[in-house]
Amino acid sequence: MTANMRRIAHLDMDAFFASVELLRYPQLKGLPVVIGGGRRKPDDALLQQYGADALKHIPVAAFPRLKDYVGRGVITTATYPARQFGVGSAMGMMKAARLCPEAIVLPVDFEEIRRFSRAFKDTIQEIAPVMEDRGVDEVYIDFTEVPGGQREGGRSLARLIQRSIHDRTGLTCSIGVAPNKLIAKMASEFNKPQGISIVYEADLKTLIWPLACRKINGIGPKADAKLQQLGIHTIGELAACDKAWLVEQFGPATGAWMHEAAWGRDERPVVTHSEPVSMSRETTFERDLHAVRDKAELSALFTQLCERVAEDLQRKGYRGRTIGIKLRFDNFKSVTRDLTLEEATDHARTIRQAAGQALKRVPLTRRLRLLGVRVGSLVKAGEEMAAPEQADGQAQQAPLL
DNA sequence: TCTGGGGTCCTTTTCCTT
DNA sequence: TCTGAAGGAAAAGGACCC
Repeated sequence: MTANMRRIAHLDMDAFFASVELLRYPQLKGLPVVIGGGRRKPDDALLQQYGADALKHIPVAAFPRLKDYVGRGVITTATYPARQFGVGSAMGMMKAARLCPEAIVLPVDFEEIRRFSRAFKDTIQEIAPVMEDRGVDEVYIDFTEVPGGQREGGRSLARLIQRSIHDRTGLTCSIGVAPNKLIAKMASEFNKPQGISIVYEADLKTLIWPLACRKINGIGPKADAKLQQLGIHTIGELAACDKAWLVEQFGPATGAWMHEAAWGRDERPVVTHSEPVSMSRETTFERDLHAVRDKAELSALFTQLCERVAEDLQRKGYRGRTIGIKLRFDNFKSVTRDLTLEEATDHARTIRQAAGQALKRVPLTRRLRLLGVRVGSLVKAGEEMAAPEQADGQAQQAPLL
């Protein structure tokens, strides 16, 4: 009996947020719809007017249009018809409105999204238990030891999962199966929507090397721009680079990693459980606020953010020692300040006090567009006794001088 | 015309201590 | 008392992802 070939799948829900909305409003199928904005309550006016059962009979003309949208915000997802206009994720609402003024705008309904997210993940785990959560609409799955996971390189198991998710939720997804997470992630994009792509180690040169470097998960706009400038456009060109030279250009960690990635090498395991490192809350104001003139409003919002982080910590059972703030000014420049407490906390007042200290270290000359509060160095509540030992050791050494 | 919110991870800078 | 090297921890910034 030979050892199983390592087979890792990446599954990505197709236009997740928009698809969930289309289940509720089937009359919008085929129309350009964007999800985002998020400041409005989900369709309160429509619900009142037509009632929950009648949602699918709301006339298309009754839905709000992008051209009428006011306020700050970006688009979370766009349906495929909307994408034809060049509208896409992370695009500002104002820009999108110019590209496709007649697109229908719906706010995100997070509760509904989480419900569907749980449903599709439960479905997967009933079939293949080794699953890594990568956000609301994405997971990695280890097919290696799953019965049938080797058949057709993973295609038949991928088909089963696709069908099961569709039966349970009415939603479609795309799956890539490959020797590792890096390649699987790229493969899941090959045939969107509703695609299955199988990639073997031997396919590296034909299927992966012709792709743009930007397709590697971890090469973002900055790294890509630098690569372009160096005359490197495809993954194949990246693979042809000398590793030592890449290290010179990008530093030891990134340079070496890029070289490995270009050669399709990635040994990272599928991680089924992880502990959170930090929790934060932040908010962008409706209008930019002035530190002095809007002091009362700012202070109230600041306290609210601390309370919400404290609630999150308590609800999830964590405490943290590092308290941080984040400010974004009207020119979009951001700064952070943080400080570390003696003891981990989950109290709003303690957090507010520490965050207030941190805030004092920032000169507030410009107007603010965003304020955030973060708690890091988390420990499970009740397990935070380990930390003081180190602090003690340091403190005792100091007086020797 | 601008550009959300919640995260992780890495690099660089700064500070403290020996 | 000053100086410099070296190493660690904390702080700050930034890239990236969903």
